[in-house]
Amino acid sequence: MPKSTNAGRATLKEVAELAGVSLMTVSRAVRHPEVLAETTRKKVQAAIKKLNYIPDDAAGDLSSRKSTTVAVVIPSLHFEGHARTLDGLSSELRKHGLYILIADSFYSRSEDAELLRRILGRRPAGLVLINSAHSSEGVEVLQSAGVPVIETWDIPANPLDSVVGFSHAEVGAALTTHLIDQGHEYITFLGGPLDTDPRGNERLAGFKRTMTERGLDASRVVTVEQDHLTINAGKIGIARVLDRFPDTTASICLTDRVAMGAMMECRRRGVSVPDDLALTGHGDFEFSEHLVPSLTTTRIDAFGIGVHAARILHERITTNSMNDTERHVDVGFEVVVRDSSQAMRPSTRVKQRLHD
Amino acid sequence: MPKSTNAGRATLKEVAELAGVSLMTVSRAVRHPEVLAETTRKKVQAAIKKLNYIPDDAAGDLSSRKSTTVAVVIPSLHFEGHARTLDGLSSELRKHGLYILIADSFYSRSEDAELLRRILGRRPAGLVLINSAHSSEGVEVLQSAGVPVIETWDIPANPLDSVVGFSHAEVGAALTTHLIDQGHEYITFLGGPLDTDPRGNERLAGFKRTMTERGLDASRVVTVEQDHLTINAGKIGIARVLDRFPDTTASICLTDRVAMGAMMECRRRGVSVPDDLALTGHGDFEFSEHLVPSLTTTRIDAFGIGVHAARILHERITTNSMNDTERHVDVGFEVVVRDSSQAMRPSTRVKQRLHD
DNA sequence: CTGAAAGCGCTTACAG
DNA sequence: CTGAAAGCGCTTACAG
Repeated sequence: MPKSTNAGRATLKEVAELAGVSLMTVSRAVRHPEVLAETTRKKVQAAIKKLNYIPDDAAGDLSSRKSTTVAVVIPSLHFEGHARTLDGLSSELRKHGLYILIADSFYSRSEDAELLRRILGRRPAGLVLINSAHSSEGVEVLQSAGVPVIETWDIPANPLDSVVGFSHAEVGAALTTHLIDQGHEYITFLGGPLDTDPRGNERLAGFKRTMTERGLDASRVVTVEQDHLTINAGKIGIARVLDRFPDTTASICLTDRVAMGAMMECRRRGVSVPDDLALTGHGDFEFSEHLVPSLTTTRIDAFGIGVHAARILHERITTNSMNDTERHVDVGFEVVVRDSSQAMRPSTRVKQRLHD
Repeated sequence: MPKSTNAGRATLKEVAELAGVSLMTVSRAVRHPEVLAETTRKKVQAAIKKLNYIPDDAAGDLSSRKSTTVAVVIPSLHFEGHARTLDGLSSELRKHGLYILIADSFYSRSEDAELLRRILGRRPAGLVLINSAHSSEGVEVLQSAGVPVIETWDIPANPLDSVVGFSHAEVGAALTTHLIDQGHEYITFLGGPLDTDPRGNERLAGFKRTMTERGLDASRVVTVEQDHLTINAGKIGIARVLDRFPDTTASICLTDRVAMGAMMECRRRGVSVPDDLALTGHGDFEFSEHLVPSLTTTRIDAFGIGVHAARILHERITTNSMNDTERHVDVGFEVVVRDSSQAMRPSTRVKQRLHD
């Protein structure tokens, strides 16, 4: 039996033969044992056990024209929030007998349509997108997918279909407001490459909008070219902030990783956080509350995003309706104020500025 | 077309009809276009494009008796090393057109056989286990799975099949040796619940063995009851270490998370690391090198474990042989010495002890 | 309560 | 270079 994946695996037919019943009866013994006569059921179950029979779900799906698989498109698991969403998704989906198929990262934008096609070749019952930036060809593929598509971790301006996320612009605005309320005026935004990160850009937009509304200088922005926003990017970035905007009293870091790097670099340079420089992050990573000083950040219910997405998916798959299920869920976020952004002490530096 | 997952999706047959050829010709156009006459090929490709045809891989698998799916059994993605292994696995498997099916965490040990059976129902070409602790029933299921099984992140005493991992006992021994070589004698091991973590136990065993070999007290062990070894567990744990073994000059923490918690708690208490207390972790998390002081730890090539496992799997699937492929790979680890365990200064405390 | 027929979407192996 | 037949492992829908 070379090449056969089914090597050694018992089939419905073999069980039926051993038990001396028809295929249908075995099928029923597996799925609706209660409809069988007890004697029959026992006979069949014994055969199943003896042969170690495990039904082939893919064959079942094909035959019954349904799908027990959900595809998750995720760029990488480098970000712990995304991993937690996957956990949430998985823990909820398994209740409904749905499996998760991973369609990982797009290395290049141009590849994404091809990868989406490949994953659709598995006939998933639905698609969950963790990162929703797609080429126009990718969008086309998704739109003609014929199955529910759920975008997460964002509230896109033009949703493809269902959405479970939060507003990144609001995140940027909320952190900025918090810092301004703490008495800061010279706030610098520390981010990554603007062209490849729509969500980071949204947070930046929230920062700019708020600064402008409050009559402050919204142009204080520093970026680090690294694609992955690592802790190291934060170290480099904060050095640049201190260099280009030495009067900065608070810096909004794109993520907690970046903020941690910034904090460590500050320590090395003898810049005191938050007295000399207040810092905020985004994402509430596990380490954030444990840093000294603990990090002010925004908390997202990452696991909940997964659970929510799973529920919407299940609802839409079973009812197969485009009806008024809550198809757009804003899970919101929470600003977690910690020591890294405590109210400034009334130092001379600040006072001077207030009278500039 | 209610309930049909295939809603709207074109099928081989429809393409064939539109193109005016047989099913086989369409099948060839998809898989071996080069064997077709150019006119035919173009005609078919036009039809494929027009109908937006995407072949159903599951049907193809069924028909050709092969599998393009690999199941990954992973407890949760809470540990970044495991997530990186998944990334490595995925990036390598996709080269061979293999998809990853996630079989997540066993909530209870008793469930594991059932979950393994369920995942085998998808007829995966192979199984990758990230966490290899299984009930005896689970082991039975795996042994009769009929497909390659790869255990990772460990070198079990009784491997089920293939293995890609490293020795946790050696990790424990290496860190202990390092600390002893730095002049430490009063070393305390800080770990988690011993009964649910075989790997942690192995590291502990390595610690004990080494301490004993060097004529030191191997009984200095403190545990925290938490199941998940969080940063917080480290905080609690180090307090306990300081309380129960106040003469400790170095502590081996089960993971980098635990070590980070320990470090933060030390800072809070005014215990200087490494001067008053040296600290080591395990896993080389992203934050570890950025802590102040930077954390001594062991580095594992997590991504590489995934790549390796994928290669073995692919090799075994395609050759379908149990031959002398390297079926047991020890990827080793590296002790990364950083500031948290620098050589002790010749303080009086130590000298006194040396003459105890 | 149980079964024989037809078919899910595709591929293998064989013809021509 | 192209096609008709049989079948992968299962389920649906219909009989009895």
